[in-house]
Amino acid sequence: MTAGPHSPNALMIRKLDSIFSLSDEERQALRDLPVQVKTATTDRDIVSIGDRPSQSCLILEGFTCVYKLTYEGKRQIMALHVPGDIPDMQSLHLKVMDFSISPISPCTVGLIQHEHLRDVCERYPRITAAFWRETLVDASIYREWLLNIGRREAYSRMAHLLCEFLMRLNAVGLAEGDTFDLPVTQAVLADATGISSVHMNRVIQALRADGLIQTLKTQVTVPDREKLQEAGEFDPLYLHLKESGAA
Amino acid sequence: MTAGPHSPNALMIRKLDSIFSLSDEERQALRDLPVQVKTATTDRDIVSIGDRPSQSCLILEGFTCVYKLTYEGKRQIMALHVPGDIPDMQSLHLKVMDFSISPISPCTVGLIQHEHLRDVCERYPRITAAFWRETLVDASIYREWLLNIGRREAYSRMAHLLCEFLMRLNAVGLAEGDTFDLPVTQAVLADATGISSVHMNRVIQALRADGLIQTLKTQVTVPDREKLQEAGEFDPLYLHLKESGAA
DNA sequence: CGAGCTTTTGAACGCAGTCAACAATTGTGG
DNA sequence: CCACAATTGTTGACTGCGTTCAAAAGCTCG
Repeated sequence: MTAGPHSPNALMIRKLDSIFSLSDEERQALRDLPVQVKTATTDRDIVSIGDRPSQSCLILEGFTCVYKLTYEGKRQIMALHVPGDIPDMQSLHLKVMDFSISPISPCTVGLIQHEHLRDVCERYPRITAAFWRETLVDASIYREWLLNIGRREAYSRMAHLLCEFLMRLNAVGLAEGDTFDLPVTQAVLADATGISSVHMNRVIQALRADGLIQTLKTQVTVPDREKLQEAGEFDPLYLHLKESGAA
Repeated sequence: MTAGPHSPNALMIRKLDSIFSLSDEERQALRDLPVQVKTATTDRDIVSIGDRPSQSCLILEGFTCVYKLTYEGKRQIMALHVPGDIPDMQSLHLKVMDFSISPISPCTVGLIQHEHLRDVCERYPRITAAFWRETLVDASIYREWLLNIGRREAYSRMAHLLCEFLMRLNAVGLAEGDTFDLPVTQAVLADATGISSVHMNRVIQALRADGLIQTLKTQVTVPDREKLQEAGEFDPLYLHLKESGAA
C-alpha cells in the first residue's frame, strides 16, 4: 500500500516522472497515496455511467475500455487503457460519470480516494499539472479517434488502432519489440473502431494477408512497423509521449 | 483590456462562476487577465497543428472548430466552440498543437498569454480546478461525438449535433428560445458529423420534411425540442452544465 | 466430451459516397 | 444598382463499403 519501487503506483509514477522529472518529495507523495487493489473481470463494469464515484481507478494489470451505448444497445468504445493509466481522473472534477469503464481482459486496478488525490494536488502544484496533462493527452487521443472513425475506412482504422496500442505498450515496457499481447475479442476491436464484428474479422484477415500483422493466439506481431503506420496514417504526435524540445 | 462587466472575459467568467461560485477576488483576477483582441476569418487558421503557441485563445464572438485532416485531405471537425470557450487551453500543458483551430464564421477571439494563465492558476487553485474542469468537459464532448459518429446513422448524428449546439448556445444566452443562428456551410456540418456534404444536404432536407427543424437563411428553429432530442438520442448529461446535486 | 464463446464464411441488402450537372445565393467591382 | 464571378445548395444516377442475418467451424474450459 506504500513505499518501494514496487508500489502499485510505480508505473504511473514512472510515466509522470518521464515528462515532469519529479522531485524526490513529489515521487514519495505519490508512492504514499493509499491504493486499494482490486481484481476485475470482463463481465462487470468497474464504474458505470451515472455513478458518482468518490475515487478514481489506476490500471495496474490488464486492459480496460471506456464505452457508451446507444439506445439500441450498440456499443462504442472511446478509449483503451493500459497499466499506468487513470481512465477516470475526470471524476475528480465532474461529479457524475458520463461513461462506463469495463475491463476487456482480466484486470487488477487500484482505487484511490479523491480526497487523497486532492490532497497531493493541493500540496504539489506540479503534480496537479501532471495529472491535468494526463487528462489532456486522453482528450488528444479522443480527437485522433474521431478522425480515425469519422474519416478513415475500416482497414486504416484498425491499422491505426494497432499502431497506437503498440506504441503505448512500448512506452510502459509492456511490449517485447514488435510483439504484444492483445487478449481481446474481435467484437471489442469492432466496437473500438465503429464497425461490425463481422467486418472486423474480414479486416483482420486482410491485414494478415497483406503481411501487416501476424497473429498467434492472442499475440500480435508487427513485422514492419512502418508499413502498418503508413496503412493507418499513424503519426504519434497526438500521444504527446515526450515534449520534443521546448517552446 | 480590464475591468467592468463588459470585459472581454465576461462570458468565460460567468460560465466558471455558474459552476464554482467564484469569490470577488477570483473574479477580479480573471477580469484583470490581459487579453489581446483579434478578428479572424474562415480562410485562415487561428492556430495550426504543429504550432507551439505561447498563448491560448478565448472565443469572444462567432464560432470556431477544432479539426484535423487525413493525408488525402479529408477534414474531420472534432469540436465546435462558442463564445466563452477556450478551445486550446490544452496548450498550457502540451507544447505542440495536435490539431488546428479555424473560425467557421467571422470571429473575434481574445489571446491570453500562457504566463498570465499560469500566474492566476498559481495564485488561485480554484481557478486551476475550474480551467481543468473545462478541459474535462471538452473531453466529455469528444466522447459523445465518438458515440455519435461511430454508432449512429447520419440523420441521428445531425439531430444530435443540433441539440448540442442549441443547448450550449442557450447556456451562454446566445439563442432566443428555440431559434439560433448557424452561419455555417453544409460542408462544415458534414465534416463535423463525418459524412459527405451531399449527404448532409439530404439529411437536412429530411429533418425539414419531418418538421424537426425550420430554416430561414442561417437561422435554425427547433419547433419541438423533445422530438429532435429523441431523433438524436440526446441526453445533456455529458455537457456537465451543472453539478446536479452533490456526490 | 460437451457447452458456450469466438471466429469464419456466404449472400443479400442498404446507407452513404462519388461524380457531374445545374440552380440559387452571395459577394464584388464597375 | 446591375452584371458577373464565386461559392453554396440541390438533384440524379451509379457505385461500393460495410451491415445484417444465418450457419458452420474452431477454441476453451470445466
